[in-house]
Amino acid sequence: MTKQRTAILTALRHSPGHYTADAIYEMAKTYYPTMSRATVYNNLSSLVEEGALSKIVGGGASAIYDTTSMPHAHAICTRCARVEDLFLEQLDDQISKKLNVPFVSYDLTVKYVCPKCKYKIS
Amino acid sequence: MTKQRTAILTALRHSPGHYTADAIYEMAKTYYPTMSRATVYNNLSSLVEEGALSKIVGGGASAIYDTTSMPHAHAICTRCARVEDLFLEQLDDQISKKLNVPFVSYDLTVKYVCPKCKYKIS
DNA sequence: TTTTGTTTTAGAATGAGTATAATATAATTA
DNA sequence: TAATTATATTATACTCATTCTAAAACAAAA
Repeated sequence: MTKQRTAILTALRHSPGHYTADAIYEMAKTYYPTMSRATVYNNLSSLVEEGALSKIVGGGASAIYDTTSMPHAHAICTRCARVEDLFLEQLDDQISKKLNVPFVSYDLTVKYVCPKCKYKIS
Repeated sequence: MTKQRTAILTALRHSPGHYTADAIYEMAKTYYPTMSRATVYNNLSSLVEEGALSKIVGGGASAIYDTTSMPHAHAICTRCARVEDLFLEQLDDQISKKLNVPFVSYDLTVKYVCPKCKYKIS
């Protein structure tokens, strides 16, 4: 547990949500200003492996890290790019049944137009 | 309908499956050797928009294009990287119900160890 | 305190994908 | 069919998130 890793965890605990690696880098720098980008990437990878974070790759140019560690899906608005968490209770079972073997993880990203954008007069 | 697009479609119809853009580029070149990579990317984007192909982004460095146009999920083996199609019948309804608004598309990628790899003596 | 192993760091390298602008092709109109 | 217009292709340059590298800093163990 290095000071850099502590800074990353502190930042994420302070403002849970959905962030790109770069956003987390900026947040963590307020706690440890000399932090390097590579360190953020290294630590995020470890945290994902340990199951403390989940990584979403479907939504755009850069991956998004989610502080909600419990398995769940994501809905991304195609207009404002905001991410919503989506808990589909039976999904785990459905996947297991179809596969007939256990699975490691899943990444479900739904594209939609969120209500805010849908009913906004542009 | 250009000759290049025909070449891409011919290649994909000839061997349906899961391919990276680069693999499709190589396949299509056998039908139209002077084809450019950019043309492949352009056409693949159009085909995805038209719903003729689906794009999977979760599985690795490069996106994978799937000739099965019907909405479905994918299981990627973490060892051999092979992709299996996975049809979860109730998933569409579940997502719609949770969202309360219609969705555009979804991308569900499950990571697992496929039976072949699981029972292989390494 | 030396030795050993792990992390961090800055910057370079990678590589998938996109933008560009000129050229070629296809579609439309006359 | 020929002239015009619109669209697609091409080669190349470029972007930019992420990974790699090798040296330096740090931590743990002996």
